[in-house]
Amino acid sequence: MIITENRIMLKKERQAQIIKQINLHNKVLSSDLSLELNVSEDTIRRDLNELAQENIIVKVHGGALSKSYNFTATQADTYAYNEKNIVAQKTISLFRDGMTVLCSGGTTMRVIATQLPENLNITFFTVSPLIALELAEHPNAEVILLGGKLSNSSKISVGGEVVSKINEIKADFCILGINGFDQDGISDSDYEVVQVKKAMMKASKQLITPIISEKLNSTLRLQVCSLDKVDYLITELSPTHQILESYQSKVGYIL
Amino acid sequence: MIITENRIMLKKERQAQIIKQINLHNKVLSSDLSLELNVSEDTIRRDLNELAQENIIVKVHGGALSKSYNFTATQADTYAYNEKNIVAQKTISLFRDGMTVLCSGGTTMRVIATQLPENLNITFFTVSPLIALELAEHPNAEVILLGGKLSNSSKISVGGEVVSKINEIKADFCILGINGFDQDGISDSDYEVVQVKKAMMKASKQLITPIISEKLNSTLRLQVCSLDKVDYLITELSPTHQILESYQSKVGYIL
DNA sequence: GATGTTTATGCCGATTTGTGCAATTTTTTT
DNA sequence: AAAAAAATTGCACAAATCGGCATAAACATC
Repeated sequence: MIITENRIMLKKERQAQIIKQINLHNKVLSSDLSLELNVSEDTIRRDLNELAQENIIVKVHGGALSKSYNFTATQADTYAYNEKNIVAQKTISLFRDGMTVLCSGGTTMRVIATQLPENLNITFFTVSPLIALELAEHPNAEVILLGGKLSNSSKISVGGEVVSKINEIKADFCILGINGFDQDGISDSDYEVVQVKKAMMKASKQLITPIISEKLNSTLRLQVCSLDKVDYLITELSPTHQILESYQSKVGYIL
Repeated sequence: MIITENRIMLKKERQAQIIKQINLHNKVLSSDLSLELNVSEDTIRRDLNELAQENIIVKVHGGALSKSYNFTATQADTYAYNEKNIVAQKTISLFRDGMTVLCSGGTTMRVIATQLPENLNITFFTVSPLIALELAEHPNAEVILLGGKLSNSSKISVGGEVVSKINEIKADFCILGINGFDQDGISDSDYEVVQVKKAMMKASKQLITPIISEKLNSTLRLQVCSLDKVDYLITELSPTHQILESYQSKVGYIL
């Protein structure tokens, strides 16, 4: 590849180049990009991580793949399946007949949906078409899908319509799929998704955040809420585990 | 142009290749893969173990087998895929940039969604979460999901909310997944689904009914509309085919 | 314009991951 | 039971990643 003799390349510009390469070849190696774009592999790796965080590409060891290499998507579904399964079981233990639950998307939520016991009689509101479909398999669950513009990155309904619809709901639990979680609270990378999550929290009596420990202590650009809004922090670890210690006093309960 | 000849293959990429091979032949030998992908048999074996762990394939002595249900199958699996593919292509030929299309669910609609050319710039409204997800893969398609109670049988949004939401829309095309179709028109078996379909028709300038010929001349309990409401009847057959003759004078166009 | 803060980048050492090789054990075939 | 093939295990080595740190440019504030 012949490089256009740019002395200075802006970060955004470089990332655009990367995306172009990925769309073209379906894959890129960090080493190649480093050479082509005249920056260190570290920088490339940081770029790839950012793009992956924004759901634009899929980062793998040594480079990145285009998302349409959709094999990785299915794989991500099962990624850390055991951990997510434990989280799901703990979450389900909070459910009671007759409850109303408002939930977002995410793979952990998906595991919850599939693990849901048949006899449970719950009304679910969700902004995620995928979760809605999973839940619809359950004979005793009533599923209400909250519609709106579908966010390309997160695959959930976003926009004013959804938010105002959510405001009409009064749910027992809000279950949020978490992307960023640290001492400062819950964070996310997409503005519209944040608006929806905020509305969901407000519409619910209690907030449940199921999350695998691996994702703890990660921060994204936009804040969703602070820790004191979290009623249940659910991980696959024992509640007394050392990693969770710093959260003990800040959230309602740890399961 | 200088091609970066890919002598280096990413792990995930290789595993994707393996999956492709398995889906193609239903089985693979470690030795073959080793040769084909230029890595040691050890590596192949490790790959196969990982994929088996993730429940994507079944590992056996000497190689691996496909699981009966794998994701690529979800697509080609669709009953009468070839016929539906032809129907999909014909339907897509009606689409133009800037159009607004209102669509229901069904496997034929799903094939349309996956076949949609990338450059097409269309706004889709849909009551089907599954179709919404498929369409969301398209970079240039805006997808608006119409929410509501999820019908257990048909997996589309139903109920008063959806209907009144649909009434606010003005679309160019309405594409209906068809269950019953005969000389008396379109019919269906679920009352709530019929309400939604009626609203969808009313909200659109033109009605398209993509349907494989096999389903022609079938009747269900509830009538959705008569044939004169149908603007385009699209089947996999030639428009002049004998089976379609009796519909010639009753619908707008036959494609 | 001086000063502090944020952002982008590169560098380095410690760690993890991916791969191949060889020795050993298990399974299959004969 | 012997031989062949495949799988497992442990190890070594290289590549990739992570985390911290340093630097410099860009930006903000006084």
